[in-house]
Amino acid sequence: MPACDPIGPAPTIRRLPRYLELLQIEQAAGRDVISTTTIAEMLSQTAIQVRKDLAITGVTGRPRVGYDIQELIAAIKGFLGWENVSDAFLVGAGHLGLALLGYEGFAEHGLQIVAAFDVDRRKIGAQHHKHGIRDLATLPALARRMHVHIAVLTVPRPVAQQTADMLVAAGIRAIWNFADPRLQVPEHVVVETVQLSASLAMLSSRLQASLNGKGLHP
Amino acid sequence: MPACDPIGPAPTIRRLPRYLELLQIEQAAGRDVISTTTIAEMLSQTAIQVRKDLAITGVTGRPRVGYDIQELIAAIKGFLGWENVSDAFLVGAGHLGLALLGYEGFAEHGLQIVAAFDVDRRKIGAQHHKHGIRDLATLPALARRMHVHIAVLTVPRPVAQQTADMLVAAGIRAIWNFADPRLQVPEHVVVETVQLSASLAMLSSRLQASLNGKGLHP
DNA sequence: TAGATTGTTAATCGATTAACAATC
DNA sequence: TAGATTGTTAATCGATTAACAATC
Repeated sequence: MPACDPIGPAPTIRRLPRYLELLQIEQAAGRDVISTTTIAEMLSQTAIQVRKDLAITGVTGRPRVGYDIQELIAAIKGFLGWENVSDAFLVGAGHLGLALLGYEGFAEHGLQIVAAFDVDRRKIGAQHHKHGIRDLATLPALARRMHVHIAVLTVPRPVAQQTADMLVAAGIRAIWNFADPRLQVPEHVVVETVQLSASLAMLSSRLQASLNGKGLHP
Repeated sequence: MPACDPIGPAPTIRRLPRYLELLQIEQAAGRDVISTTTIAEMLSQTAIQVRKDLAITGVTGRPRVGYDIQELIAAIKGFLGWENVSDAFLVGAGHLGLALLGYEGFAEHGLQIVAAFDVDRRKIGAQHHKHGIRDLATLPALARRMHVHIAVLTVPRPVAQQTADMLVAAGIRAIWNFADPRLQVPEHVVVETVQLSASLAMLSSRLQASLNGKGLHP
């Protein structure tokens, strides 16, 4: 039995937050329905792709009219599990960790960081963005007490695997991994890895192609 | 004439940094050659994919032996334009911007942030991670003087487009965009967008599938 | 030599795009 | 009604995987 049967194509799932955001803006502007043509135009995509993407939510539109915005918003939130904000732990209070701690926008995306942890005695106890940094050793007990099963992992790479092992042992079921792309976890745990270096590789290679192709000097 | 003729498949380019890192570790360990079988095993991929990926660098291996590590490292760096570190400007000294400013590892990935900018008078002049925050108005002159053509955009979303327009006018040719996925730029400018919400959508949806499928309680 | 490994060519797989009947 | 829009089914495109001859 595989850990996570994908409920839909990854590219589609990755586009859902953009649809959600647009729909919320349109709803706030007082609109009730919207067509895939309109959505596509606003997001610089094709209408066909929008329709295919929205289909995985199960919502059906009405020909000549479009989709009910409220219904779509509810369906996308439901699909992503963003109807209720989930509590999460931040593990690793370095530069990146504290930046994520300070970002208030995650609540819009179903995530609320409720506590931050580190092993560094100099950091433990300090306040950052309304959160006290706690001793990592206290995480397991707190995870069980607060029923938290999501962790944001922003520790240094050399300790990433051992920290992840500890999180899994503490009952964590999902790790948003900024620490190490090689992370290994048991089947029942979900890992989503963010690799900034991959994104940077895309930027660099295309910039180089652009500069070489057209020349830097006018 | 399209702006950036892709030099290779995006998935391949995104995997190159992982190969590069592994190769550098192996080189430091004193190895001279490596086979795709070995690489694949260490990165939990298939050997065939590794071979296909490495092929875009133009390096050829020797049957029964493998690839020359030093040659591969040079070829990947060359392909990505990471042989020499490129100077970059950080635009937007918020939480995320300062975190990126504090991260020392980008030099490994061909990027060096040499100055940081903001429009907020309370931030301008302050020191963060050895960098003074400068007035954004001074960017165009400095970009020309220092020949910088990469910007890391970490401003608030509402001002992202107008800031990008300004960067383009200042001669910036590549934008690493953390600010707004809808950014529009002229053809000769490369944009690479990092969308944390897309990654979060992957995590959430798979966690939900995992919890629903197998049950949270044992 | 024998056998592991490369590199190329073909097959498969999955996502995007196109075509078009159904429908309000 | 006419025509815009949906939703499904087919075609295309691109990446991954497989097969296999070449080679050191």
